[in-house]
Amino acid sequence: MNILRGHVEPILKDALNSIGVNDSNWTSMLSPSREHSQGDLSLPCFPFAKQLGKSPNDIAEELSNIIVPNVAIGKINAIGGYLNFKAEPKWLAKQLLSGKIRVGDAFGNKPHTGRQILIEHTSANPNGPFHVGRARNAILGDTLVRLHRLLGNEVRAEYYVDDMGKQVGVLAWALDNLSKQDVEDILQDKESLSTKWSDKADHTRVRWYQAAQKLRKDESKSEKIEQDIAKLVHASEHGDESVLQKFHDSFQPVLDGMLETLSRLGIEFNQFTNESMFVTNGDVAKLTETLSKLEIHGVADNGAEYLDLGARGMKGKTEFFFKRGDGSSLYATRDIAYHIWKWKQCDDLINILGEDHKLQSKQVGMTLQELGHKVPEVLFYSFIKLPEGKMSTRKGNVVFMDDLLEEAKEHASQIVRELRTKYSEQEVSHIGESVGRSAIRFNIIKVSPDKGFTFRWEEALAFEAGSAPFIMYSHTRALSIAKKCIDNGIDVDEISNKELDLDSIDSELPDSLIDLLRCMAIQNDALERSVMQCRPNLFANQVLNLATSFNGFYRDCKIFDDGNVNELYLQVSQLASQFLKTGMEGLGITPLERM
RNA sequence: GGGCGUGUAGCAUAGUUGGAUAAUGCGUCGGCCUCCUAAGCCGAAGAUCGCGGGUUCAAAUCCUGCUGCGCCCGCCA
Repeated sequence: MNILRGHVEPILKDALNSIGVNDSNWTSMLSPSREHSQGDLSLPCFPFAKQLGKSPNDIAEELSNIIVPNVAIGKINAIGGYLNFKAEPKWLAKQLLSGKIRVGDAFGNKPHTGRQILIEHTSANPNGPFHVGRARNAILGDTLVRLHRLLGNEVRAEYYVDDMGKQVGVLAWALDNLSKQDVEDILQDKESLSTKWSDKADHTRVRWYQAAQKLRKDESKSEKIEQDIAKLVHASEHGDESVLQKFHDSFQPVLDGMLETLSRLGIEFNQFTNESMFVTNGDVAKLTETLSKLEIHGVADNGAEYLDLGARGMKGKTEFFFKRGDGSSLYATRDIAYHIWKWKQCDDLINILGEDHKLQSKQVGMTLQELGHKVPEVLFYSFIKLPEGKMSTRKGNVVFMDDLLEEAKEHASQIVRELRTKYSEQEVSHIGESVGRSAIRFNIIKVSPDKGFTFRWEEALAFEAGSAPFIMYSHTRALSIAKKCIDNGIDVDEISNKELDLDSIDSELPDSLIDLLRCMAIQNDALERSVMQCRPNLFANQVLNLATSFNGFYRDCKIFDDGNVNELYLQVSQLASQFLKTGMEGLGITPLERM
């Protein structure tokens, strides 16, 4: 609890000095209390024991006797070698209700930190529909974008489009050379296209891609096809405008389909950058020239060039090739050019990548360093697999995001229909869509990115405690209270803005109200930590805790009772709904009026 | 073989810079709707934090060995 820290540190410093502790190592030891019931900030006194020749218990006890609580500190106690500080509830309430603690707003007016962050995420090759395996990147990336914005950073979300090379080459070749009938004949043993998505180009065109991939494995035909594709790829890598245009026309409808899916998940981009740009504008040529002059540069027998990163401490495979024998560039080379370009446009650079890109990313980072550039921050995530094993389009072992979204919406709508029989079908649909989308996102962000993730339908569609709908539900409860007050002729806005004299309240505040205050007071701490550590799950956890605290408050603190409004409770409830709302925006969960 | 990551109740996970009685959800068992939305709340049972060693006043957390799982080790992307 950082807002309390400022009030504790000065007096703690004096107290420690007076008993003979003069260094300042203790500031990092003062940390959020593990035992919530004991305090908000705690200082373990064990390290002082040897220095002072007293038991940790006695030291904590002594300190608690010396320190005189101030307005912010409610209670000080010494237990088991810990010195605990508890924020004074009414002080906490005043801080929060006076608006001194920024609630945060991901999309509206908020203080700017002035930092420009460029986050590149998703960047999936545009050759087929978005499946759940790819979704972890997009959802983590977009959540990070939102969290940075909530913190006040200026963020550009960027999609790097692979518009050249083999994958698009295959797609372009197939569209040029295969008829619809050819494709269906080739794929006759495969499941046919779901009629539901027959108008979506990512679903339709991927069949051409799959058909071509199958033909390429057929030995009688593959040689000619490989030659044709190689010709296209080669041309694209040398910046051939007409081939690049052909590629563009092939993949753009697919990309549009994928973006439609992403948009449904609440994911949008500020900019799309084509990989080919760095070939056509000469950046790659300049780069390879520079790399060729580096000290750690080497040349293979056939003229291919590499850097020996082993000379800079790289373990394992140390040769990093940036130029082929035929002189053309490689994906990683273009990625380096892309990074140099990106660095000119931001203060911080973050990439979201699958764990399979770790080596590649390390090579790019070390090369950037060798060239005197900064190394980007990278968030790696482990793959999503299905209970049946690895996700594979080839084996038909995939879950398409479009299908998951539909399923989640239908499932949510069904629940609404059962629970709220009076809602119109239009409202049911709106709630279903919002709940489905939010639940899918939350299901993925709440777990740590570096842990493996197994996609299970039951879990994706579980809308109970620990899910997005649970958070959404708490939020609508708060709105529904406010609505009830308004319906009873109470001016909620006026009460919300009123300055209450909390000191005139004689009684203690209820525990669950205090819990809620404490939870709100650490919201920004959690946000900062989540952003700093590049781990959205930390903030997801905070918002979940906030919703739980709100439910406790809701249970114990009656706001509108017997025609009377408890003004403090109403203010707290209104504030909590703001905290919940901005927290949800940060996570990409859609706040609803009612559900 | 080498490199990187990971292993926490039946299942899925959280756990801050090492710090108190390891937290949450699902599932199981038992309660709560004449009371602002029960997608909720309260309670119970359930853990050798993969295994061994080490560092430390203190280890799920740091170091080391072993082991299971994942990813990578292309002049592919």
